[in-house]
Amino acid sequence: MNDARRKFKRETADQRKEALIQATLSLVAEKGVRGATVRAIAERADVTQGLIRHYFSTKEELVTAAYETHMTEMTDLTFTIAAKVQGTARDHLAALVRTSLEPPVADPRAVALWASFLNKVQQDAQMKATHERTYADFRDRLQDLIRAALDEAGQSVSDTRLHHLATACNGVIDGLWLEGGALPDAFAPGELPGIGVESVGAIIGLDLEQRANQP
Amino acid sequence: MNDARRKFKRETADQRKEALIQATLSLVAEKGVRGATVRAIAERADVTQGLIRHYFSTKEELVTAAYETHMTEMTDLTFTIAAKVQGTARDHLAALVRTSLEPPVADPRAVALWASFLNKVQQDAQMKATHERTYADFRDRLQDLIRAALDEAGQSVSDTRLHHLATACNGVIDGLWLEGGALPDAFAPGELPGIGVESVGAIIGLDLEQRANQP
DNA sequence: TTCGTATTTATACACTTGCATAATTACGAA
DNA sequence: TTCGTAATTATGCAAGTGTATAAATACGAA
Repeated sequence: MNDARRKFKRETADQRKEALIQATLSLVAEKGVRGATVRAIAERADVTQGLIRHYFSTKEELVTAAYETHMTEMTDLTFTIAAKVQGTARDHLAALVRTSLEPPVADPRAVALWASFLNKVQQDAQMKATHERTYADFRDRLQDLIRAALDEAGQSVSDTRLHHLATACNGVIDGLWLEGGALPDAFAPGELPGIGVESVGAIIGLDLEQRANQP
Repeated sequence: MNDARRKFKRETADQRKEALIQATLSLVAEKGVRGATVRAIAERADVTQGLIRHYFSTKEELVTAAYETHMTEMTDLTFTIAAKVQGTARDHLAALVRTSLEPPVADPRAVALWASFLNKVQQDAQMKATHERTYADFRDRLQDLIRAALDEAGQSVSDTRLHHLATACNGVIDGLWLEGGALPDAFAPGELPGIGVESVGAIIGLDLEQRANQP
């Protein structure tokens, strides 16, 4: 008769929230937002479903928090990796493009998440704001790198032209990122970053593929 | 007391199936596959839910049929529009790129559908096959146009190189298509086709933006 | 060690979901 | 016109959904 009650451990609020968010992200990537049910999330986080209510007053709130976490992590990851590269401005630009199109940034799971969230992003104001913020962040950074690389090559361009170049390069990078994550088998290893560097270089009129000297 | 039974009209099987499929697609675009419930689909098609069972033995079957219809329509649409252009091989290539990145092909709804279906496409064998077939169709066609344009310009390339160029251009086009549909406000009208033509031209080494003479 | 309380589990509820089945009705064939 | 039957509606059901609330327990403070 002793239907032993489940044992549990008390965690800090941050740890539990993080665990619930990660469980949510993995389920959203697999089955979409509606497929990530409260019960499934609780199970994956190894917790009973009532606990979710204790940390997030609603499923909507959990999903929004998960999206925010994911987007921030992605942006940070990209910039962190790319920032490690030493060299000329041209090298920096090439590195950002490469980083954006290689694992762990370019990754089927990340694209699956992007796709799963798209509906909600288009309808929920808060998620839309998060999306636009991270998008603008990336694009401004890219624009700065393009300007620096062109300066370095002795080329000056108007602000209008620079804006156009950044939009074009950003579109190509994001597009290839999506494409690579959606069809990982359509490209040979390393092919996607190569296409990205080639395309971005062609658009702005610099050869990004030739590396500067490195010791 | 006379809870008048709902009046109805008998339609042909094809008409009803088509109506149900269109209702399904519009709901999937808005709310994802799980959000497109049998009851919501029936309501949008102005029919009671039991009827769906009469034409499709399961919701899965309806969703699969809807996906197939959508993908086929998209491919046909793209090729049909692009094929109307007269001119040189270079013009044909430019037209395909432009068509792919303009309405009605490039369109937020189409991208929303793509995103909503992504999960299922990756998991369901039949949908995966449909996806790969339409993808390969487009890419082969693109490759032929690239070869013709290069021939015309007196340039010959190896098969390996041609394959790489087609992959790169296809990635850029699909990527920009996704990007444009996901962020319709990020680009000025006509900007996206311009970026596409510019990028594809840069990748293959031809200026696609200069039109051949047209009467 | 005891005790208080925030954390966690357990249970329940109202509603939605896909699917099944019985009851009606429109419409072509005779 | 009548009549048969396929098309359509109406109703029901078991499983799954998000959320609410009460009961139990781990663990730091005293």
